[in-house]
Amino acid sequence: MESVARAALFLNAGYWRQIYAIYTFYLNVSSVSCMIDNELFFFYAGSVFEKTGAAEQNGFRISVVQKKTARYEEEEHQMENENVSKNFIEQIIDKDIEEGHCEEVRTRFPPEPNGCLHIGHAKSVLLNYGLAQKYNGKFNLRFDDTNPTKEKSEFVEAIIEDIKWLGADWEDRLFFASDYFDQMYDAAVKLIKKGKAYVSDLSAEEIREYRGTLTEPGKQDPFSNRSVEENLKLFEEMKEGRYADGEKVLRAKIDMTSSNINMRDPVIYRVAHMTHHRTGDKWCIYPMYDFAHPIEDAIEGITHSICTLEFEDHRPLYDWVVRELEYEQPPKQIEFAKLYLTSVVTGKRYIKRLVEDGTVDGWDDPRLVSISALRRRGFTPESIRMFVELCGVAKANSSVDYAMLEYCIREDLKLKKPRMMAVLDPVKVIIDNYPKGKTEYLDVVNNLENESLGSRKIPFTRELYIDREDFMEEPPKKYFRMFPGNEVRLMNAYFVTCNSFVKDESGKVTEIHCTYDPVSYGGNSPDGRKVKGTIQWVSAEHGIPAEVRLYENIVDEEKGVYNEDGSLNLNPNSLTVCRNCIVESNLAGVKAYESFQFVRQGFFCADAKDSTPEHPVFNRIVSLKSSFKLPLGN
RNA sequence: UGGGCUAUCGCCAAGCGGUAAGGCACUGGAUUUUGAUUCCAGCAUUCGCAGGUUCGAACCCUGCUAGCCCAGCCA
Repeated sequence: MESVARAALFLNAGYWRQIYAIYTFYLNVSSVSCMIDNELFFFYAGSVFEKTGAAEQNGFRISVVQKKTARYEEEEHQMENENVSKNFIEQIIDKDIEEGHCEEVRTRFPPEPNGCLHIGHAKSVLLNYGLAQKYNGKFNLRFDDTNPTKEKSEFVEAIIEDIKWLGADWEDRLFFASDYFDQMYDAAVKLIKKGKAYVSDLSAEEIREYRGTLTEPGKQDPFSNRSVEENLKLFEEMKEGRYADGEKVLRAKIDMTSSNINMRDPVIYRVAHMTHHRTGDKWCIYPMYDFAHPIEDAIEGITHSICTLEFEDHRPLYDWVVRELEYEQPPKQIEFAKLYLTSVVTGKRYIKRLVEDGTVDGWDDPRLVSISALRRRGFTPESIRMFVELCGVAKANSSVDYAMLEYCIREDLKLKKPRMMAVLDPVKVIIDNYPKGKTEYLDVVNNLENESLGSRKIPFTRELYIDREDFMEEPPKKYFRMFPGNEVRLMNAYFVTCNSFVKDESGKVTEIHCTYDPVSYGGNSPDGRKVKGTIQWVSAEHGIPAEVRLYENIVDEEKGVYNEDGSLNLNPNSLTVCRNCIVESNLAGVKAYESFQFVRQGFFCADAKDSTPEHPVFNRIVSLKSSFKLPLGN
C-alpha cells in the first residue's frame, strides 16, 4: 500500500504520470492496485509484461520492478531460449518481415574470382547461408566478375570447392554477374534517358582532380551537360569498341559537392578491351561494382545484401541506383565487421611473398588460413562453422583470439577420432624381465569417451619406444613421468619401473631399462596401487616410421606481427619437422585427410600432399591443452 | 581538415530506461589409464571520458577522446 501512496503522490504532482518503482524487494507484497483516471490497475509480482502493456495502452509509462519469482524466471528462460541473442542483422530481418518489407529472405555470397577464400570469407559465406537457412529462405552463390583484368576461371573452381566444403548449399542458384551484362547495359541506357548519367571524356587523372578531396567539394564535369541523344550515341559507340581504354567513361550524375565522395558522379562503366573469362570478347565495356552490385542483387531478388564495413559509404550510392532504376522490391545493404584472427596472415601480398620465397609450401601451407590450408591442416567444416558461430556478428572491428579456433577443432574432434599412440622423439625402453620374442596383442578401446568407435589390437613387446620428453635422468619436483626408481604406467599395458639407463659419449640417453609388473596387465594393479604418470609407447618391433610436422602460428601477435620496416615478423618455430617418429602399426596405410588424436599430444591429420603409404606424414592440427610446465632451468 | 562507422572483462559478445547474459582465455578444487576430457567454483559495483535528463542510465541528451573506413576507370 505504500507504493500506492507513492504512485498517487506522483500523479498528484502532475509530473510524468508515471507509476514507478514498485520494488517488491522493499515492499514484500505480491500485488498492488491503484486507480488512475478512474481505471483500476493491478500490478502483480511476476507479471510485469502484460501489465506494462495494458498501462501503455492507456497512455501511461509504467515501470515495475519485482522480485524475481519462480514464474518470472521461467518466463525469462523461455524468452532467452527463443532469442538466443540475435545479432543485429537478424534483428533487422525480423523487423523487415514484421513490417512486411519482405516475404522470403534471400541472401548471397558474391566473391570476385580473383583469389582464394580464407577464414574471413568463411564468416561471410556461413553468415549468408546461415541466415537463409534460419529464415527458410534462399542462398545464392554469385561470382562478381565485372572486372576481367583481375579474374580467372581457375579461381571460380577453387572457390566453388571451398564453399561446398564449408557446407553452404546454393542448390541450383549459381550465378555470374557477367550473365547480367545485357541488363546492366540496359540499366545504364535507362539512366542516360532519365538524364542521370553521361559520357565523360575526362582522363582518369582529370576525373581525380575534378573529384575534389575529402575536405573540398568536387567540380562539375565539363561533359556533364551533354544531351541525352549525344550520351546515348556515345555510350553505344563505347560498347561498339570505338574508343580506347580510358578514353571515355559513363558517369552517374549525382552531386559533385557531396560530402560522400562516392556520390560525386561516380564512374559506372569503363572501357576495357580485355577478354573476359566467361563472356570472351563480347564486351569491351564493363560496369563498375557500385553500379553492378545493386543490379545483380535486384535481379536475383536478394532481400538483404550483406557486405563488410568498408562499403558503408557506398550504401547511399547503392540505394540511389536501386531507386533510379525503380526496382519494385529494393534490396537492402547491411554491413558487418570482417573477421580478423590473431597471429595469422591473410594479406595477399604477404602470402604471395611467403610462397615465392619458399617460406611456406604453397597457398595451402597448413600454417596459412586459406580454406584450402585449413582443410589440409585437418580442420573440419564443422569446426569452422562452430568458430564462426562463436565469434558472432557485429559492427565493431575486432580480432578474435586464435585460441578460439583451437577450442573449436578440439571440441569437434574430441569424440569423433580414435586415440592412437605415437612417439615423436623416440628413445628405446627395454623391459628386462619381459620374455624375449614374445608379443602380446592388447585390446584397446579407440576412444574411451565414445565407445562406438570400437577397439583395436596393439602389440606389446620387450623393446619399446617412448618419447624422450617422458624420461628424465634428474627430474624436477612434480615430474611424474619416467625416471630412475619411478614406476609409471605404459598406457593400456603394464606398470613399469625404471632401473637404469645407458648414455652415449655425448651424454644422450640411448636406452632405458625397466622391469614390468606382470599382474598389472591392462594398466591396473590388482593391489590397488596407484601410479602418477601414464605414458604412451610403441613396440619397437611393430611400430612404423613416420614424419610429423608440428605447427605454431606463423607470426606471434604478442611479439608483434610486423617489423619496423613493415615486413612480417615471422615466428622461426612455426614449423618443426620430426622425421624419426614411430607410430603404432594401426596407422599404416592412412589416407589423405584422415585424422586422429595422438594420445597426450594433440590431433593430427595425414597430409594430403606429402603422405604416402610408405612414408606417412602427419600434420599437427592442434595440440592438447596442458597445464604441465617444466620448471625453468630444467 | 569533410563524411561515415565503432567503443561493454585479456579476446569475442549479449544488452534496446529497471539495477551488467554467454563463450574463449585464465585461476582454484574434485574425478581421471591422456598433466587431456568431464565436473564444480572463481573471474566487470561497472560499460572510452566528462557533464546533463530521470525515482532509476551501458542504454536518452550535450561535449570531448580514441580507433577503423573513404579521394581506383578495383571489389
